[in-house]
Amino acid sequence: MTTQYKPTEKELEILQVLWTQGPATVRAVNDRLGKGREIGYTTTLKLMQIMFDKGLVSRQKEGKTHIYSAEISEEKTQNQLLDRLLDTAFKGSAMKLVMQALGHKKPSKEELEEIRKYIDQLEGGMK
Amino acid sequence: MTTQYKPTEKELEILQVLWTQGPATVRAVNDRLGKGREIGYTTTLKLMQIMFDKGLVSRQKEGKTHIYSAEISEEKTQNQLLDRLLDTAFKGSAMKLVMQALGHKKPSKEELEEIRKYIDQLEGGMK
DNA sequence: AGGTTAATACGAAGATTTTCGTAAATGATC
DNA sequence: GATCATTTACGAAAATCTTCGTATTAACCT
Repeated sequence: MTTQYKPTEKELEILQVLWTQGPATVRAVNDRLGKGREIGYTTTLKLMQIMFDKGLVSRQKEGKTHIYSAEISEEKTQNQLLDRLLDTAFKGSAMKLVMQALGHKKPSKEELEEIRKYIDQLEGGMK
Repeated sequence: MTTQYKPTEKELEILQVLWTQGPATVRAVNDRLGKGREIGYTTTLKLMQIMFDKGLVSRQKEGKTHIYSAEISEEKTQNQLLDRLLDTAFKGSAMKLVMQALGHKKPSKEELEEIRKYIDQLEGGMK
């Protein structure tokens, strides 16, 4: 397992778009990003070029434009950021993090039920 | 609820020390930080001065030194970072985050039990 | 009081991340 | 093939974060 690169804030935003939309052009990504605050086209372009150099995304020429695809998986990245948050802010206590997430975000009864099932499953596999 | 300031990486490390040790001098914090890699005293000093300017910590003169205390609570900060992670990486799905944390970090049976109890409690309060 | 030691204040360099302007390249259109 | 619109490439400024060197200040000790 290679030591994975840690995306910056903006890089993560771009990855989000690519994960949800699938492969996309710079133009498409930029449009999607600009929902909150406007951001220059060349800014997004530059970011995506850097991400390409870093191997975070791949790209494929289509006519005169490039189609970019995420090269790191959403789940892996989530896990990595989770680990990071755990280390830096929760002193490694996954339980504390889970409890705070549950308490703070108020999941629905159905969601709680699903989590309960998941816990059952985890316990089942450990006795 | 005030829009809370987002601590940087190093600031968070310093807050960690203050949260676990309680109020401390720059020297003490720096010693504690230097467990992994050495870091210059004046570096830590500068960071803590900046944090003071930002209101992240308070300080009190004791002889010729300053005693610094965390001014933002550990729990609030954790929650804020959690929210942030949720938004930026988990698209707001607290459940997904919880499930990944549980699956990935392999809590003990006792911890799972505790979480289960907590879920019971949450469900109890919502019917 | 003078000298020593340790802390603070200040400024600035270095590193990283984010932003964008300008120029060059590439297709599309007439 | 000249023009136009859009994209890419490149470089560099702006912003933020991290680091530390140097000077100043403050207590302490003979």
